[in-house]
Amino acid sequence: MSYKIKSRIWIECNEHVLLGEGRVQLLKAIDETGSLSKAAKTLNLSYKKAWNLIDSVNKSAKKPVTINSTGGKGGGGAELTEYGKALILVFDEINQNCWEFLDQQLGKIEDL
Amino acid sequence: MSYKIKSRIWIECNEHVLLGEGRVQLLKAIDETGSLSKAAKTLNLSYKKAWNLIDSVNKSAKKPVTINSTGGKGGGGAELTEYGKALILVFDEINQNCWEFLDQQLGKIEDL
DNA sequence: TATCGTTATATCTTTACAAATATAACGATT
DNA sequence: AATCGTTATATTTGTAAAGATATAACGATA
Repeated sequence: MSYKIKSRIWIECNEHVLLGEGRVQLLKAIDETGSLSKAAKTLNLSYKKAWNLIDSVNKSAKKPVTINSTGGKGGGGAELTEYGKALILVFDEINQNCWEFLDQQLGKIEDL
Repeated sequence: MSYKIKSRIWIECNEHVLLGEGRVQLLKAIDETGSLSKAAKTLNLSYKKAWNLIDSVNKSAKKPVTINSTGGKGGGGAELTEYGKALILVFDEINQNCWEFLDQQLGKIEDL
């Protein structure tokens, strides 16, 4: 069996984590469901954890990533800003590029 | 303050972790001290944890990474094999290349 | 065969983090 | 003003990882 190089990347701002793979996944689920609680449910994580993540995302980012509304029709909801949508697209792109880059480097290990 | 992209890479073999930053640091300390217990002490981690790490490294690698000797003059010791030395060199090289690659990608986020 | 400092291993304790639970606040709609 | 499903928040409980402690095994040396 041969070696594999794995990686995790994340974006920080002011020493605080803004985006990682888990947060991106959560943002995508919010985009699909229109609600933080539904997004948490589909990802099988507690509402509290999901809320903490989104709170941290919005506190770390330079511009709002989600708009959360409380009360009103349907009880409220959450949706991504245009900035948020752009962020997850770029994150995925960089992450994929990183994987491809690391795959290229794999030979250096197997040839030892 | 501006964004930063951070990363962790690690090498796996058969779904088991072979090398990560912590393990590389430990291997370097073994190389410098000639002993697993001394290496653990300098890195401020318990001997048990250090031993578990090295055990996992050697079980995951295709060829031995350290030679551990018990008993004898000085009580024994641990040293890196040539393969182990080569591995940590290559790991550091790939890791640094990855950082540089990610730094190049940073503009895509800042320009949003 | 007694000594030494190391590797090897088991067991218990503590602690930090995740999970579960409960409840308050919100505001458009009726 | 009563209702609804959501966001927001505090408090408690459970669990797994980390840490501490203890001890066995090892083998060259003297």
